[in-house]
Amino acid sequence: MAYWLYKSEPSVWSWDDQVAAGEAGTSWNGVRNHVARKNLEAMRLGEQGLFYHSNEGKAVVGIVEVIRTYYPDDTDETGRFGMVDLKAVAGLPNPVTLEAIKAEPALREMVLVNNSRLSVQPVSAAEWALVRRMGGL
DNA sequence: GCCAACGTTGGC
DNA sequence: GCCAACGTTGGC
Repeated sequence: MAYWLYKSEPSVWSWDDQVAAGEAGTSWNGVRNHVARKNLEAMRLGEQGLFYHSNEGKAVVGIVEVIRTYYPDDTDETGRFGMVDLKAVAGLPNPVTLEAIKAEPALREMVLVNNSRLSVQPVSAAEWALVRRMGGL
């Protein structure tokens, strides 16, 4: 069971939008980076991840779950990239800010800290448990 | 709004 | 196949 982190600019697609999408969820399209693509491809049904607001908010705000595994991204004309479907599972009672993550020594190795530009990232089991706890779940 | 980091493109 | 130039992302 792997864990993930998905970045989204709230002005484009926010946690509220994700919640509003309900059980049907949404396709996580638009990834155009091969490392992120590889991560999408590795995802298995039911795997969960952190939903992070970039630029505005800069915080982990919720938990999402993979409800459909990797398939072609219909917004990609080159046919090289794919996507998964995600649904919202739970919002964090206390959003975990980037500042708080950087201040936590146990999270020093998070990809979010070291490669902030990667839009779909792996998260270790320890990081997952800690961020959830910091978020109040 | 700036700029560092990173990815991609295209000329050679 | 290298690398300079350019575009984009995202934190500050």
